[in-house]
Amino acid sequence: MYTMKELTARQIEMLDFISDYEWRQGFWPSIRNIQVQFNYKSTNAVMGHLRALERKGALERIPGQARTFKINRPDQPQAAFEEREIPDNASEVVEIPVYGAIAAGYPDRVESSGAISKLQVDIQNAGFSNRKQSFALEVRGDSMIDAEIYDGDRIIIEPREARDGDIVAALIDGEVTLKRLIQKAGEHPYLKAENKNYPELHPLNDLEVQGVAKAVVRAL
Amino acid sequence: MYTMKELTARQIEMLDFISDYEWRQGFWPSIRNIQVQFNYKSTNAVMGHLRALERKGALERIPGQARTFKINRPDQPQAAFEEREIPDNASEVVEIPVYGAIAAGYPDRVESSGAISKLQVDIQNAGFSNRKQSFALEVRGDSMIDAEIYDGDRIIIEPREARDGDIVAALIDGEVTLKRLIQKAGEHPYLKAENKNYPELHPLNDLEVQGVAKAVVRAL
DNA sequence: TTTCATGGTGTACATATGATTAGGTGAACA
DNA sequence: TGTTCACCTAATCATATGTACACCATGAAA
Repeated sequence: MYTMKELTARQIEMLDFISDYEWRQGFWPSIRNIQVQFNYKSTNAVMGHLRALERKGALERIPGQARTFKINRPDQPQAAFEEREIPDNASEVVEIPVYGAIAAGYPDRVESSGAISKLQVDIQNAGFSNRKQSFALEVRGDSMIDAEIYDGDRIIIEPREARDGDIVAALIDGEVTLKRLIQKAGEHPYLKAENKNYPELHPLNDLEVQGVAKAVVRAL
Repeated sequence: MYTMKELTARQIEMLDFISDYEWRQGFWPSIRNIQVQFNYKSTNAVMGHLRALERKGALERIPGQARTFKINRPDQPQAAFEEREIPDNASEVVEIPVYGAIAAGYPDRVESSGAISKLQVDIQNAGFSNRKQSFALEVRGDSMIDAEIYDGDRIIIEPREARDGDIVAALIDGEVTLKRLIQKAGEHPYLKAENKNYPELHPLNDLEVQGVAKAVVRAL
């Protein structure tokens, strides 16, 4: 599953076991847990592979601290889903905190407005930089229905730079809204609803993108 | 956020810190990590609260093992989203492995068919029972478009008993498919597509529900 | 009053766990 | 042939970490 070709088969096997262990148990394995799994007679066999994996950037740990792993996945192993061999222990993990609601209709104050910005600061300050710090917001309103985003859906936002055409959570003149970003070269960027009954939103002053919508989640 | 009213304010605070720490850091805190957070002069202050939280069923741990927490959330704290005060450190975590593809058209063999059942066995055997063992499957076909489930969407499946009207991943006569389950009292259950161009599916022999679809995820 | 749960401080202990050093084997390679 | 490297055994060490015991204070319940 890890196509990092610089890793050896054994290293991949160990990396898989570690993340699989975390998935099954909810916490990371100890060195000796790994040792047992691979029937090693010495913990040093594990240490060697862990050092190699760290050197190659496949994982990080906190020196001296127990069970403090951090897996670095080669950014979106989901590519070419059909072409990829689906392994027995495939496990692609998503972790999303739900923070509040965002208006997909006309711009409106976020519910519990203080929370969002505050949480995003927390996210920036969060210990590890590599952890995907996406979060979810509940959608209010119908201005995105042509993009099949409905009232009550939850959108997963990844805080990052937006490109033209991205659906973004944006602060426009101090109000938070979910819209498609139109950012043509040499022109002022603006926001566009995916519903012809809504007009384009041209910012009077600020247009601050909080993050890019990556996915919609709708409960059944 | 935790409405377990039997917990004291301090215990809730600690529970929140623990899960928030796991969210931010990617691994669980040690007793002394918690001690520092609360400015305790003794680790035993933490131990007391942890004991209380364990006794009340709010969390579990592995005795003697470092950083091995397991939070027991009071099943769906998401109820009454509007009425609930959204706290500063709200964080509702979902973890979903993606296993393979399922046909939403006519019943077809699952891609990499061995994997699904095998993985589900693995899931059953997984260490902790309380961990939400949901998984995701990619949808193929258009038989559920009236339920707004499109080709390429991913559905989150929770392995559990299905009720009438649930959208389920089911084995019907040995083939896996995604359909709505119709199970009227006294009648044979069958599967119904959400697209009038598809007929109802009445099982000849087996109808085994693998899990209930809880949500749709669509990448943007 | 007594009892009990809550919420602590302080000290000490046992061990789970990460880390180190020394050495061994076999395959690849120039 | 010697060198390197992935891979492993063995024994040991240092400490991070869970746990226990003694003790104190407060407030609610029996």
